[in-house]
Amino acid sequence: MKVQKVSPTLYDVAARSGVSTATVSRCLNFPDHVAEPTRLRVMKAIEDLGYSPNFGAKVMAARRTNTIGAIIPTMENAIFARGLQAFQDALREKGYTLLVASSSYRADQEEEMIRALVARGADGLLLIGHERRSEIYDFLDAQGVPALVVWAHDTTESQASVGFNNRQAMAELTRYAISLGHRRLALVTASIAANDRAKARRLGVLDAMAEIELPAKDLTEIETPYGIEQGARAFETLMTGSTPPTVILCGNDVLAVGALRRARELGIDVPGDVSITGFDDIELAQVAVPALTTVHVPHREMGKRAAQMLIARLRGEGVLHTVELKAELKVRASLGPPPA
Amino acid sequence: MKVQKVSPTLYDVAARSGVSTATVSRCLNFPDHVAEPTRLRVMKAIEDLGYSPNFGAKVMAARRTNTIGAIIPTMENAIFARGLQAFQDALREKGYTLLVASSSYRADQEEEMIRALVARGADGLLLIGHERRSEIYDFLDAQGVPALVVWAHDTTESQASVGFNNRQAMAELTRYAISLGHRRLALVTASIAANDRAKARRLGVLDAMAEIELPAKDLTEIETPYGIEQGARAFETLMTGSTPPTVILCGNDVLAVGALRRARELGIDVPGDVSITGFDDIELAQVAVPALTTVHVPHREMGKRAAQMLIARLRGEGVLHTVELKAELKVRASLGPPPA
DNA sequence: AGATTCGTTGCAAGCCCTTACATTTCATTC
DNA sequence: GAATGAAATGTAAGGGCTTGCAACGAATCT
Repeated sequence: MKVQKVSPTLYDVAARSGVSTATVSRCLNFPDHVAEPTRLRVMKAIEDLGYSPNFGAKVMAARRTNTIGAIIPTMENAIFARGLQAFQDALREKGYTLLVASSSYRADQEEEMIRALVARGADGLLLIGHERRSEIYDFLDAQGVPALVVWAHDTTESQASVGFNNRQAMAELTRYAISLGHRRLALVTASIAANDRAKARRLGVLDAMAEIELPAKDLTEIETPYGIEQGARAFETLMTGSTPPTVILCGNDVLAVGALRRARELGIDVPGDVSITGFDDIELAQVAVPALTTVHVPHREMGKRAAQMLIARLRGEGVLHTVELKAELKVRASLGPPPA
Repeated sequence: MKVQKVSPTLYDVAARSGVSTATVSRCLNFPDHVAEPTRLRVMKAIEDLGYSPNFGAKVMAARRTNTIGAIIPTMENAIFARGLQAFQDALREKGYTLLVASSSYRADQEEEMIRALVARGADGLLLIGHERRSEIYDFLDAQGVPALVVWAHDTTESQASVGFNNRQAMAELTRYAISLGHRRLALVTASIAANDRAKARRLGVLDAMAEIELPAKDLTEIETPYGIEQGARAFETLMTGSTPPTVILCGNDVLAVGALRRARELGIDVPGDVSITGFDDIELAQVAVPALTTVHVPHREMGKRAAQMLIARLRGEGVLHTVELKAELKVRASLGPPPA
């Protein structure tokens, strides 16, 4: 007959080591508040019993989970992975655990995941971009869950963020393309709705065009869902139009890589016949042929800083504030002067 | 003066709607066990109060978290992302939440993360590959946490798994290369230690060679850490040796893409001068130039099946058993006959 | 010597749900 | 109209940990 296995509790440990449960708890959470010999005795008992604290009880008593949630638009590609990995590493160091969920670039799903993570006791949240219904922020506020926005920097937003200026970076890239002589520009962007990064990048293009008084209507725009294939289709549509552009600015590297691929398939030379640029500087960008001109996003730095700030806030050692990082132009082979 | 905000509890809801806490709890967990009018009244109270259940208390009382943990070697690239996304989608549907951690391909970190996830109350675990210390399995067993292995299929292992036969798939790929006339083979593999997939793939190569009585020592092998740059270096080393191979079999797509890149940089034609193959069939493989011949891993199917089985097990509606999926050869441009 | 401080440790009150079991309600049936 | 049983609801016992406060002895100060 098998004996029903019951995990040992704090009481068991306390009994075995001849101290109170309070002392055992302190051994685990504030080792330096306990005298050395006592601690050793308790640790021995913990070891002997194979004790491991009950998560639920701990959460309930401490009113915190040491868990931080992050909701990213997608796990399917590396755009968010690197930043998230850095975020997680920094969290782990401080004893926090990261819980990741993805929203598939859908606002409704994002809301659902935010609520789900809060319901699971996330002490804090990491969100991508500012744009979401204000009710969500109210909800987080009411629940007392601090949220930090990354991947965007916008001083007009009240939500604290660690990010870079998407608009400015895209303007810089566009300006550079213009300086090479390009005048017929096209933009292939991910869906603008509920994506303030995409929106900002688009405005950046227009900013740069305005500087040389190119009217906004001279910009051919295609809005498309996320994906390599979508980028390829957008490229084809643009190049088979009546007045194909000389440079195609893509809202992100994934779309750009799709465009590059279709260019090759169609025998269109890049950058000889048309230039293509991306945004993000994920691994794909360097591996692509030709190497992709893009904007380097400081993923790791962003993840690390976000973790530090969020933890400081949770520990009451600081507040969330907005930090701007620099996104840097990476000029590679895919961008050249327009064809003569 | 600001009033200290305290979240409403089940008692508040019960009081406001004139029922007991038990009824409120049932409204939330078993709606159909409660009479319609009562339920409506309770729901209204929940709404009015902005009540949301306390995670810790819930976990403690119910003795489960509805959370499943997954430990993957890395988040930095898409190899595991797609499968994980499918896994998560299937879990969400059934009301489970996924908690992801990464081990950086290190056994010690993996152990740490396994313990961390169990400590956080993961009801079940998803692990990549079979290889780990038996103490870990004992630990999981003692804690009563079921674990399912994916990305591998090995009937000699006792741990249940949903995966494919890495060895056989690699043998098939190698066999195909051999049938094209290749005799000078090279293998670029990720670190073999603590990676049974890499190990199995290597054996697959040897299997195919043995079939035509090519001695194992005729296989040039390079073991390297994970990464595009590492793949590139390995390629260079191989091709600058005294007898360069005619085909380079890479243990995964990332290494292969690195090799492709260096080939281009060195002006070596693929597959004219040398053929290159990968394994996994991630997005990179299709985008690479030339498109990469590889083995397609059924990521989505794997994630979905794993979720179903694990949930059935947790609900006591089934047990974990081993399922084999098919990994399929994807012949693309990077593999051709050896140079004349 | 008495007062004060400080480092340790113990006491015990929560924390907020779930659920086995008990009770009440109500529609049916005889 | 009583007996029956199912459905709806209530009662209350945990569940395992944290932490404010108190107690205590030892060390330090006056």
